Amino acid sequence: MSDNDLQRLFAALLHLDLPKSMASRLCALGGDVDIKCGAVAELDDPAVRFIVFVAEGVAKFVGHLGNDREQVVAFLLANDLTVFPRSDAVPYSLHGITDCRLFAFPADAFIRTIAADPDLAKAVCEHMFVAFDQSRDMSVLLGRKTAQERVATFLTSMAERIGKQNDDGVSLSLPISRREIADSLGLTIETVSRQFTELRELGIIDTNGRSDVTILDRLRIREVAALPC
Amino acid sequence: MSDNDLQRLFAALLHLDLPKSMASRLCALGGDVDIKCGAVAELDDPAVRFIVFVAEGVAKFVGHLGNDREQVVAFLLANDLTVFPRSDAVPYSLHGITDCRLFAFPADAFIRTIAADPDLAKAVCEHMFVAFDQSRDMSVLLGRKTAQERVATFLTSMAERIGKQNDDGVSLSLPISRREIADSLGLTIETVSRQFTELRELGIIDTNGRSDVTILDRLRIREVAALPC
DNA sequence: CGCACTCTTGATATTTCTCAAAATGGGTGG
DNA sequence: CCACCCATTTTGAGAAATATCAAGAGTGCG
Repeated sequence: MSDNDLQRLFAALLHLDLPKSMASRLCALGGDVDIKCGAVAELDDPAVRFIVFVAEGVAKFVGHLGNDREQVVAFLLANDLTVFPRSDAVPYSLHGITDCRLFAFPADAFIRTIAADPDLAKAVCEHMFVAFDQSRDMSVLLGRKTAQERVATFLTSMAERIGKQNDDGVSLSLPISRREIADSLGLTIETVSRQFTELRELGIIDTNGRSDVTILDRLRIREVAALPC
Repeated sequence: MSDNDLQRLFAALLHLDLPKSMASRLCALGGDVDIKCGAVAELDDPAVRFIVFVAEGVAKFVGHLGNDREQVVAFLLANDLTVFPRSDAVPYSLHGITDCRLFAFPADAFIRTIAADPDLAKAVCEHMFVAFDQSRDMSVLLGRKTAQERVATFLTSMAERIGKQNDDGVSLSLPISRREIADSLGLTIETVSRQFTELRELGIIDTNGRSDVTILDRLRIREVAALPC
């Protein structure tokens, strides 16, 4: 990883000019992590928490319960910043959904380093707070929403992240499979599939092939998702 | 809030001596929040994220979905530090479970201020990361665990936080009701109650009155909770 | 000591899961 | 460019888990 790479990344992620000196100090800490599609990332030290930046591609954090029970706790898209979970209760791993390029900094050293620049510290924390809030929203979804609400919420949130406005509505090309959707929503693939079908029959979405979805009715999908309108 | 109060709080929470100058700068930002048992906290500005410290008592963050659907996303006990959630997707509120005393700092200004002291920044971030990890663990619980696993996980985690070792095992006096437990585990009070009964019949716990629980078999409750042993 | 509220227990309803099979999509090679 | 093939997705029927509704029991406070 070069200082320039990092400066470009931070500019894209945080809308912030990283001073040269800070860039090189961070580079000294940082680890490039390249993950191939379908592979598991090997973070150097599983006992250390990492701050993860996504430069390219799509990845996921997965918690494991045994008996093939998996829960996706976050999808990471390009220009995301988040914290890789560390817990004595659940083992987590980081998987590439597509080939992807990440930067992982040991949290302790990273925080210590960026503290020298309050603007940078604020921008990084802001992103961590957003990720934290998403996790709380996920708890509400998983604890209290119905299958239909979960799928509608998922589509709404993906539309906000990667959707493109066009004539019919908002179109998105899902980079993730039904299994991964199910694993993130606490459902089975069959239930996810049935909910896609139902949303299509209700005229709220349209689908094309496995991954293309168009949200035809932005208001109604929010309603069905139990989101504030 | 006096500088001394804050210094005492930070010593207890973060095991860290807060310099006088930092204490008074933080005091200038900070808001005492006193919540009566059963009341809802009025945080000044609902559009601002807050860093919350618990000095005394027990509180909860609740996410609201309408139709009386509520999800408790965190219980706050004395000496906890966490981030009050802000989200466009779910409205959250902060409730006193007992009378309690909190300090709430606007996150932006707080981060900016503590950045001046890298040790302090690291300690605060460490606590935020722990809270974040708990939220991720909660997603795994809510997404993939059975009712029995959820209740066993809840009891294990409360035992770690407020349990007292004695001859029979680990005893705890739950400061929270079955309804609140249910609201945090994504279950109904009836299901929670049935799981308490079953754990008692299995000889894993003993109960006394509404709130006293003794964990008789630490290993077996972790097994039943699907926690690593 | 009694009353209000919480908790527990039981019977039934509903949702989602599981298991099984058919359909579809998208990539490959002829 | 088309046909084939494998993996993914969809659909269906039945099973399991938890929710709901309804009583009854207990706790602890005034």
